[in-house]
Amino acid sequence: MYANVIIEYGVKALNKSFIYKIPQNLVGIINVGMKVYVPFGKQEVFGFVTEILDHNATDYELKEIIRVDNPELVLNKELMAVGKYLSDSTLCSLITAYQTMLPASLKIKKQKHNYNLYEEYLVLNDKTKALEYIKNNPKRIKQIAVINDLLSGKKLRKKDGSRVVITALVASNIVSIEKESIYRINKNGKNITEKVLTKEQLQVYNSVDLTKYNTYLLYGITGSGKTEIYIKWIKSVVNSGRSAIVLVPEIGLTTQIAARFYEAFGSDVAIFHSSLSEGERYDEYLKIMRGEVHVVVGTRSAIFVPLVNLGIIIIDEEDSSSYKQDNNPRYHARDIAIFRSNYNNIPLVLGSATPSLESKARADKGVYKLLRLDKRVGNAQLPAIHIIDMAREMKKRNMIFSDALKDAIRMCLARQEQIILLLNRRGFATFITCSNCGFTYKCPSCDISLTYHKSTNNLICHYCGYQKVRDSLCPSCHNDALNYYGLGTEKLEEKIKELFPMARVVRMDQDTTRNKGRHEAIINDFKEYKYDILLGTQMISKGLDFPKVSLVGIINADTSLNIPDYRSGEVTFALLHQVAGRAGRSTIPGNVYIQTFNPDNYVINCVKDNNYDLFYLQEMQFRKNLKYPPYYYLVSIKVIGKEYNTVISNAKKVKKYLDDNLDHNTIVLEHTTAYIFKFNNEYRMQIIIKYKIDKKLMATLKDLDNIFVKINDSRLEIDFNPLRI
DNA sequence: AGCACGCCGACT
DNA sequence: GTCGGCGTGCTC
Repeated sequence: MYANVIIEYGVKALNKSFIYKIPQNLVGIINVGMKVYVPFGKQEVFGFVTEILDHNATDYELKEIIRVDNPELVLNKELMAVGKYLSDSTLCSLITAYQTMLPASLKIKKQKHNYNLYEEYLVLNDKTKALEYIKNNPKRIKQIAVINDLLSGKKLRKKDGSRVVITALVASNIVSIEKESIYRINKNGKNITEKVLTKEQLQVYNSVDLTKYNTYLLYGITGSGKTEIYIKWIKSVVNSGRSAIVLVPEIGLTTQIAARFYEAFGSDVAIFHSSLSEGERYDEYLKIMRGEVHVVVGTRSAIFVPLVNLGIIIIDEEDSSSYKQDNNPRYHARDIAIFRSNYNNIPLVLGSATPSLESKARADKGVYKLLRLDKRVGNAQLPAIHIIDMAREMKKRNMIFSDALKDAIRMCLARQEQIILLLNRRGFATFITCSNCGFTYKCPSCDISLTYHKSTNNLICHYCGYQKVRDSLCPSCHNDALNYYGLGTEKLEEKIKELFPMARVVRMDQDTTRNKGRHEAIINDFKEYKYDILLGTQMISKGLDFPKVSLVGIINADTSLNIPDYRSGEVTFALLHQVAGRAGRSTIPGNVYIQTFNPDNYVINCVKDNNYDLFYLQEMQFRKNLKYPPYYYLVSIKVIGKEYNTVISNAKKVKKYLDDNLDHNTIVLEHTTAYIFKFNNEYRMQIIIKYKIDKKLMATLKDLDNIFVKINDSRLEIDFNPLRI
């Protein structure tokens, strides 16, 4: 028997399979999807078996597979197909695709680390021998106590006993140590709670056919109780012996939603999110492979979990950009979900209060089925939203807080209700300039202005993480004339403490949540009313449910609106609408103040009227006029290299190649500087392709990619359906 | 990716 | 003479 094997190195030259002979003793053991160790040239490397062959079709001598690396790890047939799809649709090598699908601890690589966690227990070797031992050694009181405990059926952990006693018993061959595999995360099966669905929720519940493939878009306003419907679907799926995947966005939400799922499904849940340790991740993966759980809740990469017998896939907050991976392979979890749903012939539900334009458009065309939830649960009303023209406030010298927002905060504090303030920019000051010579701090490798962080007294590049200590004098003209401009969350916090000295304030952004568990701690503390005001970046915008919050203030609605990108309107609408939705989620009516320099902008006004449908119509018109998604598909090709001129000339070559080879209806734009045009000392040029249907597209891009391997000094990055151009 | 081979320039 | 720079080609 023979096997096709793909090798661990994710380079283009090795993106093909190699044939090996399966040694006699491994015939029948080696199977597709297994990890093997093989000789390769003068080296020995790891690989995955992609195919079993019954004869050698080549005319040369084949080498033999050395061994199976980890018999427990088998990519099943479905996941092999998923990997192939991932590789084909993002143009990454097959091995990169498979590696992406596995947690780091199970990826193939040289260094070995055993992630299995054990608990060691004492076990009696032989009852009669033990009794005899007691009789013969009456003075060994401690040892006898241990034996008696074991005889009465108690479970004793090695680490709980005295070391001397245990070694003596082991040496006398009376007890031995047994390892039992344990999991790092253990949730015991609590009472399975179920909330009663409203009439509207029940109707949505019944609209999904659990017996076959279909993609549903669940458009439910904030606070309409989507999670409870998810739980009911999953319950039905699990009761029929099948399993479910629930995807949640990267930010913070995971633990809150996971808690609700633990409540509903107890130990039948495994969780996957970025703040798990590698060991925890490994354990959760093992639970799934061993078929011990039926529900997986996790972020983007959880779409690859090896659950068998899938019954439903749910993507919550489907418009979140965290579902798209922003490095190679640039896949979107939604696409993988569609593939897996199709493969298993099961429903996929995409839920959101602000669906992406693509999904909403597909629902309108009938490609997805649209489900709507238009009412908040209970008596909760949508908040009243007030727009504040900051240009007018500036004339009153109100730089950060408008009078109206200040008053609202004061009143809210007096009523002992809670406040959320959004400012989508971290740090203290966003740029530092010398008023004497005009010098501005910029990142030496990315060419963007550095942000001053007061807490660490550092200047930091928000792209590459470059840091430098703050100077007291201008490094250029040596005068004491450095000025700090631009508002960040750090400065906002300081300002609030100044204006409302009695208020208890907590800040949540990347800087305050860096340590494990901080995120949850802040959310829990705020929920328990240990703080009056929660301020932070967009990580406070989604999914959080605080009944006491009656006021939301958006300090500057324009930060994301002004980003020069075709999706900035969509992203801003979603952000503002979602954060507004944090107010008034229970009986207290909510108020939202939006401070902006663009009070007449349609995005801002649609947020004010809580009108997603109107926003959608206007945004679609704009997309249509400018030939953007969902009317056209986009591909972004970046040419990246150290030499500015070579990058430009290579970009021109790429453009020409595409013009020559793509369909005539496809639009290839001239190269432009990428959004981040210099990063880590490399220059980045971008070429955008717009197309509706182009049968030559994939083949052309694949060829282009291969040709470019040979062009020196530049590399290519191809991004299908980029979220930002 | 990693390793060997080979062709060239510059040293004890 | 030979050491080491890197460009090229190959790996079942």
